Amino acid sequence: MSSDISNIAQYNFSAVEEKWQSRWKNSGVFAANVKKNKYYVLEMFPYPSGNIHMGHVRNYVLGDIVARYRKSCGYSVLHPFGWDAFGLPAENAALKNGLHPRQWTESNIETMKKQIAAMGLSYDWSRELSTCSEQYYAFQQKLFLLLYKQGLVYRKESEVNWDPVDNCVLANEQVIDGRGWRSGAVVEKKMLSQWFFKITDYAEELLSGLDHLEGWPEKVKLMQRNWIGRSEGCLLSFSITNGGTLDVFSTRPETLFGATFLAISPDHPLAKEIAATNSSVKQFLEQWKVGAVSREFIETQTKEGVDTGLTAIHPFLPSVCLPIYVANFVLMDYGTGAIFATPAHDERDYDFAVKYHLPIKQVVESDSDSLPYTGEGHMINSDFLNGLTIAEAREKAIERLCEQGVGQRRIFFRLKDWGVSRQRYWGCPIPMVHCDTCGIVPLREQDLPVLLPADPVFSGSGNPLDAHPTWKHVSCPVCGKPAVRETDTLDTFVDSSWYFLRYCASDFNDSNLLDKEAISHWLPVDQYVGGVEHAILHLLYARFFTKALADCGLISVREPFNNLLTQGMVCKSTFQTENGEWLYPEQVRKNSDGRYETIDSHERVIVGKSEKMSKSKKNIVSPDAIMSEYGVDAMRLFIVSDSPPDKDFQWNDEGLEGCWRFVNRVWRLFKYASECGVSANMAEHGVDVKVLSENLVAFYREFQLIIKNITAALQSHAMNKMVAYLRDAVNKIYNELEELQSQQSLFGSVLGDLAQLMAPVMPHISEEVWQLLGFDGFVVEAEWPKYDETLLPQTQLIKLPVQVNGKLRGTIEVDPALAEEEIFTQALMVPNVKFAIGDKPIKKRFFIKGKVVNFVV
RNA sequence: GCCUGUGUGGCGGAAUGGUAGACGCUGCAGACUUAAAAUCUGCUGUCCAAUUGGACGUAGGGGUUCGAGUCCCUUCACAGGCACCA
Repeated sequence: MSSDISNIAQYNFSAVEEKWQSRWKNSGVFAANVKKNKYYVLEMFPYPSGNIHMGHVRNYVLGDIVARYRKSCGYSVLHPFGWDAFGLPAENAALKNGLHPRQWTESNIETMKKQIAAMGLSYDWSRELSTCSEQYYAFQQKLFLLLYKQGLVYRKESEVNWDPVDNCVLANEQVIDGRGWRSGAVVEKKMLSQWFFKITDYAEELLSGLDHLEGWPEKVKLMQRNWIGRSEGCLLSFSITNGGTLDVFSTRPETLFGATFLAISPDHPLAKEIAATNSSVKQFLEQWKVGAVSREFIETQTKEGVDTGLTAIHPFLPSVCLPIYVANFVLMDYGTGAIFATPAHDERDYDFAVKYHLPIKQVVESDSDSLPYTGEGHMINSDFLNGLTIAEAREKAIERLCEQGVGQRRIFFRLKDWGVSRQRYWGCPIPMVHCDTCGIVPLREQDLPVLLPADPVFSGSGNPLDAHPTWKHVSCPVCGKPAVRETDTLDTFVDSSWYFLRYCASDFNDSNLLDKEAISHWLPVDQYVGGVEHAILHLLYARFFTKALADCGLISVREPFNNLLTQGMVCKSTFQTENGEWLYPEQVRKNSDGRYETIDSHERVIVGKSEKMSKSKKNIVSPDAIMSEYGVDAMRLFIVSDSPPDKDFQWNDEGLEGCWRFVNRVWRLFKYASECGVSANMAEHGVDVKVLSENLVAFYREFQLIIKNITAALQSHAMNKMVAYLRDAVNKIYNELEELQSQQSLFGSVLGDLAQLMAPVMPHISEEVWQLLGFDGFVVEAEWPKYDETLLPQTQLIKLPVQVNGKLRGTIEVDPALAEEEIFTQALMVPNVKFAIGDKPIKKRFFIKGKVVNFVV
């Protein structure tokens, strides 16, 4: 029979989705097995905030496409999922609703898990983890102690933003205009003893390791390089005129002859020392303390300082004494917190010198007169360095300083140690004890785990762990006397620094959560997918953890993520009233004159540019709503179809409609074919090109090219191109529909390939049509289609553009094996080419094989 | 301020230095239908000829090349990262 393709009933996505999701689940097809040819696909795990959003959808769909494609290619795939479940929002919710953070978190996980399960993602759910589970954080405490033994954990006084009303430490992001985000109190700078990880021990390796991460975007590597901020230079020691020395770091020791003053940070110990006897310095430091709290304040600061009255001796010019200033632009946490200033060749030094009327001495020759000059040149006014280039002079200056015993080569990093203490309840307790007799001591293995008390009280001020009546009181693991627990918990970035190791464990209930053998099998992660907002901190911390745990002997890899795909944001246009109030799309309509207005009050509406979806801007689209209206496959298709994964994605409802139309177009095609009697059996006979019409041969060749293109697009994560080629394939089949009916083995074979090609992005409908035509097993387990290289269009007659003076004048169709001379002859016969050349002589002619013919006249 | 990207139709976006605009959206037309929707089939960068064709065209200006969206220089715009880093 031959039914009418346009009469086929609409695709019933909900029945099909339910069917295949339950079959996948029951068959355990996505369980990861330790076999040769492993492939580890990982998406950054989410914080369980309550609902998944389109950003999650994009992230997980991208990862799922990779996982499913690799599985089809015969890899043994590990594709796990979990929850980054500790964190502040749970505590805020507790404060607001009186819910326990665990209750809030777990109910969010439940909701989100349903949403994620509905997306048909190929996760091995048996490995699901949650960082707030006792099992997970108990093991994290072991890791903490391990790092402690390795000397990578220490305690140090460090400056924090302190909210005096809420009695808590605030992150920089929580300080707004110098005030606490919740209390509104003026935030103070306060010294607090905090736990740190010695990430700086790995600064060099974290930096050099980037060179070998070929599968990472350059952008991310660069951001990490800048963050680590390595600078090579010279540490030199100045003698202070009336005793003592001052250490200064410089990357430009060759400009030392141009130094006209020294400057130290207001936080430098020497500044404090001087303030004791010098009232103007004291006053300056007090001003600095108050002002320095707000980040905005620091950034808009002009350069200010005060003369300490002290001077230091110039290392090369013993008779010259340089004044020492306290200056607000010198940072205590970089280098030594002190500099020598060369105003002629440094902008900051220059500004400062101009303001305080300090001398400016040029030591590098420049073409223009304008100072400061920071370019290349030869040294002047510099005694033994005169005439040398900057690089030569630098070497010589350092050599001389070393000889004099006042200098040494040094490398400084911008990277600071990682402060992990948080004065919060909802995090992993730090397994340490404060004992009056023994000091701060680690808990013993048998004292672990330190579990969070189940009954915290959230008063809105201070740390509930500290305020808890009994929890913190323990006996000292060393002397047994009464002692108190550390009440800080770990930064949640610690939780996410090793979760990818945890997934590897073969027995997920094992008490030894890091299964060394399994880890060495699965790691490194072959493809990591996530938002670019984690390009620096999370990825750096995870790399640090991997290296540190390798040095503890726990694992054998030193880099966790082989390939990294950073996806862009999901954006949508916004609507605002003229006074800036955000509007939902439902509140807005388009007028007959093309302008937008609000539906109820007819106010003028400003259509804003496309911005990242956010609740506050009222431009979010709910994945649930999309899935129930168009089904998962249409949503999955759309979220990867329009933009390359690393670019921002512009949401538009029409595009989604288009994807839904495409899903139905595919459905009709398969349904129609099946009604025409096409089946897998026929496909098995293979395609015999010899019996096909010229037209179908051409079609089949083009189809081979499409398989090739789709495969290449998948491998380079160009999902938008993959979708374009899929559509192209379907269009081409529709074009040949009539003829294909009479060539059922070709038809069946092509449709079988198509079902497989669609499967990574639209898994449900692909399984359904695969089964509909009678193919065996799951499409996700079928071997990825191969294309016939000998049939690619390039090997047959090809179209060749013919240019005259580089301008296209026609095309010829030739056998690519044809001799050059013959091709020129044919090209010259094209009427337009003849016309364009006219009677002018041909000066030169080009034939680029397989590309182009060009005549120059 | 510094660093890094990006800039292509009405829109999202394709194009190993070799036919610019694949694929989709929007729009227009035709077929089917009593009609609409859906579906199927065309067309859809601008301008001129109005069929064959021609001119212009990848943010602006310049250059290299037989040939440039692609490489180089320069200006501009936007985005992201860092932000007194010695």
